[in-house]
Amino acid sequence: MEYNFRRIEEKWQEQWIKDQVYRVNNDSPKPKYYVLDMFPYPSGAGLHVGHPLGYIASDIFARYKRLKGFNVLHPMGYDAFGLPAEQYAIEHGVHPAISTATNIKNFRSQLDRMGFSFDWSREVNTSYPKYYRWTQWIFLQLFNSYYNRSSNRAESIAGLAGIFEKEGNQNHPVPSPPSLRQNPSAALSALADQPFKAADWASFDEKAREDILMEYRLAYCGYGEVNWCEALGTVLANDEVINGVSERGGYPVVKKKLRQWYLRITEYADRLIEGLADVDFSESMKEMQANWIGKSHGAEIDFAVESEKGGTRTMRVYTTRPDTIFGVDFMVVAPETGWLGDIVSMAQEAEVKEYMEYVKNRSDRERQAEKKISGCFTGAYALNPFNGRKIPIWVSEYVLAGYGTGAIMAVPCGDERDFRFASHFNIPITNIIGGEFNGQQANDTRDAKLENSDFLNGVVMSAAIEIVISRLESLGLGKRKKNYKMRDAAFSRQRYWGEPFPIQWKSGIATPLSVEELPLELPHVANYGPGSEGEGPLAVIDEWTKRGLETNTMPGYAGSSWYFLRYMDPDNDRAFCSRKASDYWGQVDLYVGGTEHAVGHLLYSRLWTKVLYDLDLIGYQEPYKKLVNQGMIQGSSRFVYRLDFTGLEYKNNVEIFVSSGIAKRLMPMPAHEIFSWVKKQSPDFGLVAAEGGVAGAQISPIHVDVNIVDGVELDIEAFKTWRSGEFANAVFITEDGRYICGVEVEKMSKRYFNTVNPSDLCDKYGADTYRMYEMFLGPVEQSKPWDTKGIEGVYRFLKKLWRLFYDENKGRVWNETGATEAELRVLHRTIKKIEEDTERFSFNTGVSASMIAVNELGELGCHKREVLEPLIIILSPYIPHVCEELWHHFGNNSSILDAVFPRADNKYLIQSSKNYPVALNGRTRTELNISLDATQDQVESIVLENETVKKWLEGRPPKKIIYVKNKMINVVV
RNA sequence: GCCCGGAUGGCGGAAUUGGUAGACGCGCCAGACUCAAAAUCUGGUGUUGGCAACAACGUGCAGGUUCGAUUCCUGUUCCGGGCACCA
Repeated sequence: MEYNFRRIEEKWQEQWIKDQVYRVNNDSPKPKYYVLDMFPYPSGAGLHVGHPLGYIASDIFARYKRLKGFNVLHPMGYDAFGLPAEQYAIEHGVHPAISTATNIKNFRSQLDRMGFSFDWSREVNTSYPKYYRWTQWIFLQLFNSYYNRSSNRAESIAGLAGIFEKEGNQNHPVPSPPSLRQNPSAALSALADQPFKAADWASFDEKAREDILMEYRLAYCGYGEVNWCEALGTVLANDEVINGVSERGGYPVVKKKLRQWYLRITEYADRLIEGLADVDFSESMKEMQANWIGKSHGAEIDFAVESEKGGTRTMRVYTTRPDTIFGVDFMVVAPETGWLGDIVSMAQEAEVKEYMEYVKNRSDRERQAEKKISGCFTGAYALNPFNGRKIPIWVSEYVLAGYGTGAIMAVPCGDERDFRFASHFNIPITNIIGGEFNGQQANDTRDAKLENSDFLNGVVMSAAIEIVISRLESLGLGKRKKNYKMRDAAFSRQRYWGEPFPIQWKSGIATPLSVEELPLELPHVANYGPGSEGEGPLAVIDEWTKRGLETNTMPGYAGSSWYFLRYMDPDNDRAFCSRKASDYWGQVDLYVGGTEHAVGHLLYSRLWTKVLYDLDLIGYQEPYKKLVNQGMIQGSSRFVYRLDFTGLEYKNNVEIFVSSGIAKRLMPMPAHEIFSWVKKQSPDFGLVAAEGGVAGAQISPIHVDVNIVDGVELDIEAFKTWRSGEFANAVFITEDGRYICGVEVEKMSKRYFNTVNPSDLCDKYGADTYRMYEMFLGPVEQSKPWDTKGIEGVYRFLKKLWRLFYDENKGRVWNETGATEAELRVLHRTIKKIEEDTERFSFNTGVSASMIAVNELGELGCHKREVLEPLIIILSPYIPHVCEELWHHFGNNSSILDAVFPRADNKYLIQSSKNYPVALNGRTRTELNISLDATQDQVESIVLENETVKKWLEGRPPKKIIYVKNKMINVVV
């Protein structure tokens, strides 16, 4: 009886569905465990071998936990809204819902081949109204809440209106004054600095009150810049913009201000940082999130501005280093600064205008990454608040409007970027740190004693910070300030394929729909193009705009910010998730996904969870208890090398491909030599050089589909039929009859022809082999290139495992004979190793432990049920199909899923002696078998008797003998 | 530019807490079986020198700490991920 994976896998996949073995109850006496994969977007390209890496890891862990006696929730669903489906709709006229459904079907059939233990009865799809109804509902909770800084939690906006009625806003200042200052409404921008009283509130009309409340809501409407492409008449995503022009068509892209929705995530900045202490994420992940939030302490300082236009304007800067105030040699403001026009001098006007033109189509990232220093003087000056020194005000792209106050005080002796700017524009540098500054580069020390610093002379910088802040505060020139790099999250898109906002505009007031009106369904549109001013496709639907409905839609992360909750209670039509269900399942115990979500999805879903917690809708404020990041699987591309000659008289319509080794050899040769070399090859390809010889030769590497390459050897026949016979006339110059391809590691992508479809591998080797091989490649967290070749080794392992039970000729060989001590040692060592490896997500070493066990049992000729039955239980999370099959051969009637993970018995694990490596001066020279309970003296005498040791000592006495029990021995000479 | 990772044989990787570098698998080489091939099995395989015993070198690069460093520290190079509208 041979190992027939096809029969086994088909049979059990059917049986498992029939028996609903993966169905999970919200009610169980067992402890719960929640394993979640990051929400997949069902792309049209389907899955390649890089995608399931995390799913296999989480599936192994879910199955393992079930064997360990847990009630395991392991769901899967689709983050189905998104830009690609909309793009496809624009290009092909297919409704996104239809293309998405097709993609999902394809996706699902690929997943089904791999034997995952997903409870599909809990499947969710963010684009279904029954799902986004609750996304809209949660949005309304955000809309109807504000962050109460006194109680440090989200509370109802109605309550805030009540407070305003009684006491105005003096105890609840406007949360984000910088954004307010940029508000086009003058009345509102005044609010930034001036609190209002109860009487003021009573005097405001409804519109004014609503505008004020909007400044507090957790989901609010404001204005923000987007990438506007006039030629395409649409707003573009960042990755659709390349070097300032659109990816499609190469049209110019400029920034345009549009009305946008935002989530006030900045109010949660501190809690998002604090929460990191309670979750088990990698330190680097926590660091990335903390850096993104970018909390810093410093001061806001007001500088009076002196310009030839007069006026009494001040400019406010944020700095983390107020101690360097006397080293400020120039100021820089962001080009977006609204009041720039008020201060620019006549002489500088043209230059500033030209500079603004240049910055207009520069992205934030380009502006920060730019190595070339650019900027221009405004002709105006700021006055140092302490000594009135005149400081020139410059404008430069390296200062971003969104961070701090959008203006900085530049200290060239202490900041590298400021230093380079000053050097480039010949701005004189004031040295306030004496010998610590060498004039060649800035020094950002905090430990220097200040010089040239008025009342700070002689003070150590770190101490000066406090002195300056308190003086600023007492003089009313500035104040202590904590600042965050993070900005509020833009929460609207000018797109069709997203959740509609449950918002109706009535006389300029955003009014929420009632709960009964949810879901507000996406209307059908005739085409998916944008509105005339870039508002998004919903703006061209009359019935939609007639009702005053919001024409933006929500971004991709709306549905994915709370999906982990919906899986707990997927069919609930009275709540997004019942409190009972969310209390039972609690946090996600294990979350598996890529680091690319570090600061996007993870922060947003942490925010939503905190808000839901504040509003008492769920009982915990961190969604994911433990996070494991899977690495990327890179593609291993294959190349063929086409040899083209220029200056041929006759070509015979052939394309010549030379094997990789030959291509390398030919490349440095002159064209005529290559040509005569080729002519010498047999058969001659019928090339005739023009008079005077060939003019040139070029070797071009061409990506070839990795699926028609065996290792590095090209399947020539398959190549000739590839791409509908594009290379049917190809001829080949091979090496020993083999065409060897070039190899390069690149991103796995269709356009490099290096994608490998998991379904193909399942067909060829079976899902068990495929799953195990993905794990065997290396640590889950690490990125690594894919190489199909190695899968054979795992396939051999499965056949070897099978042969412990069944022999090709003899049939059944497993028996009920009692196991020997040696066999039990193998078993128990393996139980311990696989348990430890699985617990620490070291699946690759778990696989190799399985291989070692099967190799050893094979050598021992062990076919005993006493050993093999526990063995297949511990292997079943990795290779579920074959283990289930063998489990039933042993006469078990229930699924192996419900077996109990065996315990490793210490009796079989202890050793009495060890082969110690004996090193001389740290270099291992020999081995000695010594009892584990030997003392230092005993060891020393044994070691000194040893011939090898004697040889190395050459009669000298050892200086020292280091003996680390159960580790090693080192003789120091 | 900024933030976060990574680098070990021909290849993927192992070495869990500073203690035998290269487990396990691929590939390659040799052998068995076979008319032959595939499959399977057995043995070998870091590099250099040597018949061998053995020796020297060896974990991106340059230093340092230590009896001992792939592991810790400093600097540096290259590669990957993210940088706010891809998801």
